[in-house]
Amino acid sequence: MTARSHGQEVVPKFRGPATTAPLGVELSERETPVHPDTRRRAPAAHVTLDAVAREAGVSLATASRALNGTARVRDDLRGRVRAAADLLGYIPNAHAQALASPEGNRTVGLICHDVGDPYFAGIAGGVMRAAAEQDLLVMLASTFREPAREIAYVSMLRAQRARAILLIGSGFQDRAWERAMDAELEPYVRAGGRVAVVSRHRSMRVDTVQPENRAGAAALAASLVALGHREFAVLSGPPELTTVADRLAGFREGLARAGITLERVVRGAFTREGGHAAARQLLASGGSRPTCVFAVTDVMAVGALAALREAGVRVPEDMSLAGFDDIPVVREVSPPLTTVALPLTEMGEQVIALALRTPSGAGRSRVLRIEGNVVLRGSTGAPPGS
Amino acid sequence: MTARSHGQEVVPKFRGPATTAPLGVELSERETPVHPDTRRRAPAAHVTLDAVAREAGVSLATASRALNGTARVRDDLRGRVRAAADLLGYIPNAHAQALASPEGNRTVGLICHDVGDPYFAGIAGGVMRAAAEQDLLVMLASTFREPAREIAYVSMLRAQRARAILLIGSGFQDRAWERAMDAELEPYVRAGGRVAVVSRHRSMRVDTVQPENRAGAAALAASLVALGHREFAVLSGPPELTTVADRLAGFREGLARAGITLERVVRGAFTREGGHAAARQLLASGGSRPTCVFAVTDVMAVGALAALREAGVRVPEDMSLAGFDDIPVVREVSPPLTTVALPLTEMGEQVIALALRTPSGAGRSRVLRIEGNVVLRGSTGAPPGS
DNA sequence: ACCTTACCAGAAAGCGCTTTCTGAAAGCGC
DNA sequence: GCGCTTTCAGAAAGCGCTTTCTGGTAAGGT
Repeated sequence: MTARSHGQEVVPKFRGPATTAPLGVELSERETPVHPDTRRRAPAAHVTLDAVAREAGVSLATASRALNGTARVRDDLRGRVRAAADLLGYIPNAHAQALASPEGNRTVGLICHDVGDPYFAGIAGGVMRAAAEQDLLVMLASTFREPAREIAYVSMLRAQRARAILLIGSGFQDRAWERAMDAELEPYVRAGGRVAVVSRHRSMRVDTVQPENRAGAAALAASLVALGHREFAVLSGPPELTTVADRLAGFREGLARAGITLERVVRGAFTREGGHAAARQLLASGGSRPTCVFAVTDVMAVGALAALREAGVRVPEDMSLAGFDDIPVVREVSPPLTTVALPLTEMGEQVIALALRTPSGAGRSRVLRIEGNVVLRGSTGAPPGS
Repeated sequence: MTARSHGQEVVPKFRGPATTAPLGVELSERETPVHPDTRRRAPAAHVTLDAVAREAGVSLATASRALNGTARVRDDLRGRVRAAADLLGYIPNAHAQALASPEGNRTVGLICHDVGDPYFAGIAGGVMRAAAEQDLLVMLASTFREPAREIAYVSMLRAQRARAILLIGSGFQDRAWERAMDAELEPYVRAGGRVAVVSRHRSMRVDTVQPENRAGAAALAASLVALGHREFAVLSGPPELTTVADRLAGFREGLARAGITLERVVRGAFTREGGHAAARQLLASGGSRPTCVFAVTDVMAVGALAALREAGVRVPEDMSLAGFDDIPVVREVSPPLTTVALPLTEMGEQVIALALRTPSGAGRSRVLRIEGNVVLRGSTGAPPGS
């Protein structure tokens, strides 16, 4: 046997070309030396509580009580059990515990569209931090914006008997999917499951962390008007999402208070590229050019900023640009983007706190309204001709 | 009872002030109407397979086989079982399944420092996508860079009997913690557990996805030299991390090939702020100013770019700046950053694939080397006086 | 000294499922 | 038509743990 051979092979499947150039990948093998003093015991599949009890010379029940502190156990016995447990390297089987105990397990489920999106990453960070403090494990599910996957995940999380299911982000355009989701969630909630959502208007009443999209956008509009702008355009997302609808409506409202009508709304996907494309479309369309553009999310605004730069439009000299959310990247671009700041981390902490407080089905659900703050940065200024 | 009251109260605890300004938060309640046609059955704690079997008039065993397709079941019986299952809204108990079946459960554990960091988010995205394809649930653990938490998570994931444990990112400076980690991991691996890591040099031999930090940094150095630079500085991270050490060594190596000695190395934390502080420190220190700066990660480079701008240093006219990793934000800043691109998503996909292939303890571990590509962007140019 | 009370260890009954094992019924060749 | 294999449903044995329930022993009251 050529066990020592340092075989090398090119990895067979490598999905998709690299972002910028083909990249080499190389696979090599190496032997695993067995650490001498770790060879204490035969590596039985898993050390069970039974083995620990036997080693300590006590009963299964006593071992369980000693390890969990569920009931008084004589000190010497407890000592023996503890010693046996770490001699054997005992790790309890969470599945068995979950099955045997009415307490269930210590996990929560978090469903979002894409962990890669900074908006979700921010909220997820808050959830993770809060979960860590309570010794909860988070099962993360990325739907990649496919409704079917979202529903599948709810049912997987139900199967896992997660303590709570958290949904982050706007629902889907398709009402049919929303209905299917409700059908999936409803029995869960009725059976005592906890559900909480961020920014999602649902037919089912569940605990909600709801950014004040409308008020935030209205306040932003007011600030923009105060800078002297009169001609606006909005880079909008899928109009069926309440987040989009609310921000758009709020912006309109804010303008209306100043007697201004919103001239143009361009629709785009909810991504950087969507914002980029929408901005290009706006520039390509004829008519008088707006002096100020509001993109309904920062992610879109970042794309729009790139598009404006590519088109030679200076921000804010030729055109002002504002977003919504205050994701970290907006401070790094130049000019930094004016936006409506949402406390993403706190929202994450709040949504899990909300979910864990009491069962969702307890007759009433809570709505935690989060106010956004207009943050004026370099991307907005006085309109060109002033 | 004033069940209809729309009680409002300010949420009691709200950790930390908002990022930019105090924000109002408002809590309100609302009643949950019971949807009429969903009231089919009493919401027993959970529908069990036993109930399904009884409803279908078959035995437990048959119900199990019918639902899982583990063995042939007469068509009519299978039909009855399926019908009963979704009439009752049966969801299998994953814990019971995991306990009863040698297959174990369908979850993997992913441990990283911080989901909020774009580098991790990128890799995590790849892991999530691959996991989704295989119907695996990912248990995400953020250590927030606390070694104790990392070890605690390994043991939680062991308890959950995760199919694999994935560790992303460099290990800790403190050798004692590394040893503790190994002690935690070792019995797991010996018991057939699968472990794979990204970018982590460990005493224990586990499957590894290893970016070619050294070669990448050397190639970057060569490109920079080719632009005409002769005086360099490096914004480095904690030197105990192999990632840092390798990139630094590689960069030195690349320079050495051109007969250039690295003038200055400034150490900073592995964050945006670390990069910012390191850049300030570099500017503050006397002596001749380097014409080109390499930050060992893009996150640090982004911070450095901000610091340079604040100090009135033009990039790349006065000073060139380059990073490593190619996280999304480096394309959005201006000028966009030159960097060594790593295929983060693919790395995530590969690490989970590696872990799932065969048990880690099978005598040999594999190392998948990932080559980075130098991507020249606007942040680098010819040195000032040329 | 006798009986009650308190304390605590062990036996055993599940938790909800998978999977052998057993056996009944049906299909086949002779 | 008889024994053979084949097909497939049901009984039952766990998986590893928690948690009653039971019972033995020591302490306290009279």
